[in-house]
Amino acid sequence: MQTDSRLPRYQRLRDELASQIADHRWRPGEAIPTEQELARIYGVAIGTVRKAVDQLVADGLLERFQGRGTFVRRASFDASLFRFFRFQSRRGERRIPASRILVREVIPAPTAVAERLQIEPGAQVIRMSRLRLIDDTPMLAEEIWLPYARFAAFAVLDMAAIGDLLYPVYETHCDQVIASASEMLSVETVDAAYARLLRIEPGTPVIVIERLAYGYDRRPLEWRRSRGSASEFQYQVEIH
Amino acid sequence: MQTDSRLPRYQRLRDELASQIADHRWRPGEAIPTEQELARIYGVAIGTVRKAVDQLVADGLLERFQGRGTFVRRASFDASLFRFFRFQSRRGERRIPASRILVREVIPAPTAVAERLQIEPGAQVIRMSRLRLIDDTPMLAEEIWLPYARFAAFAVLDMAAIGDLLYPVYETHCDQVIASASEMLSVETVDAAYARLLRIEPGTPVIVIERLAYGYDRRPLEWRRSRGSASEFQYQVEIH
DNA sequence: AAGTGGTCTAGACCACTCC
DNA sequence: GAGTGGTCTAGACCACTTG
Repeated sequence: MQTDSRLPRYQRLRDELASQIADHRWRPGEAIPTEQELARIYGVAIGTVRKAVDQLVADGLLERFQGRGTFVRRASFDASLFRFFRFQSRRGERRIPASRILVREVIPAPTAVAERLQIEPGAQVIRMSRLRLIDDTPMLAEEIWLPYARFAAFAVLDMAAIGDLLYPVYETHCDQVIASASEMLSVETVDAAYARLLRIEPGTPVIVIERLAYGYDRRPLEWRRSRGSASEFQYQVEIH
Repeated sequence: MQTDSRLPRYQRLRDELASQIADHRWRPGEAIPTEQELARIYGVAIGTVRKAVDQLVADGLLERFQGRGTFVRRASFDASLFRFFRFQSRRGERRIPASRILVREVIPAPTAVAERLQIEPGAQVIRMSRLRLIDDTPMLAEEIWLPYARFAAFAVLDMAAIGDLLYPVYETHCDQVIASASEMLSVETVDAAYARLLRIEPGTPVIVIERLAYGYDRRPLEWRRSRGSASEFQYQVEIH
């Protein structure tokens, strides 16, 4: 814990543990040392350890089980879907849409993309075009941008190895975990190209969802823009 | 703290304090007893008091200030607006829209309303129709439903005493505090009546926002449905 | 200077899990 | 029975606010 900048000990310990988790010192699902041990190792009282671990549990990095131990949380692939998937059919269905990647290329970042991903203008990015379907009917057309520096492994990944969900792939192959996101909704009339993809009439309204997704270090990791027929969908939000 | 059902003390203390806050034992903005005093009054250690208060702060019922004390959180009239106001103009403006109440009446609840507000079908409700304007231009047309049993005072309130924001009025005049909400977005083509209200062409797309708002006891307090021209607005969400 | 919440300690005992 | 996290205690000192 060299970061001795007069922060409270439990915060320094939390940061220390968080960075070790990020560095995969323990595998997901593996137990970290007991509170007793952590207290001894870092030379603090057990109550201080508990406060640090409390925060990491609240942040979703750790899981505690009385009598068993404290474990690095494994990415809950099921839960992570509906956490970020707020689009649903008018009849309330929220099935996992199938995914078809149409384009994957590495190009210099357009200025708008570089700005949102907070990278140098012109730095390399991965651009994808992707279609999401339910019962073979196109529901969403997505454009996705990733900073190449962090996602280089993704650019050469066998397309067949990429399933319907991207975030688990980011995690497994690129060590990049999506922690939060900000979405912006608006309505447009659809242009010819997207009308063809979505199999709707040009000029009909579509919902546009722009999502900027962040890692635990609060740096932007992915920018995507999804379009879907406005008449077909609902979008649900909880405000706390 | 008679609720001695083997719950941890800090939870019983939290519930005890929460119910006293709900009963207005202290006014909003007023300080509750110091941690020392609470520990003495309830016969627990100060660390236990801290844990109870921690949770109430996390729930937004209390606010702590080092060196000053712990205070019952006053409805932050400014913040509460943008907390629930996610609609914004295409240029990103989030000004407080002016409000004009067009209708206020007490009627038996339609079944759909009774269902959402979890009251008996046919029970009395307050129904309002309201227009929200920026620079005298209509932006949103709202229909609002309140259970009469809890909001009786609102039904007879002088219209001039109702400002641009309703939630502070609910709080001041009806002792009802909005704690959270669930919103559902969809897109419709506007009918003739709403087209006239919003001064747009019939048949153009409008965003429809249905909001069910809950109190701290998680019971539904208000249901509203807002419509605004789809071309004019954006809607922003943070996902954590 | 007195009083507040914020941090931290060094223990104790309990509830639970696993062998 | 040994080991884990969960609760709780009874203090100490610090940082900050207020008179």
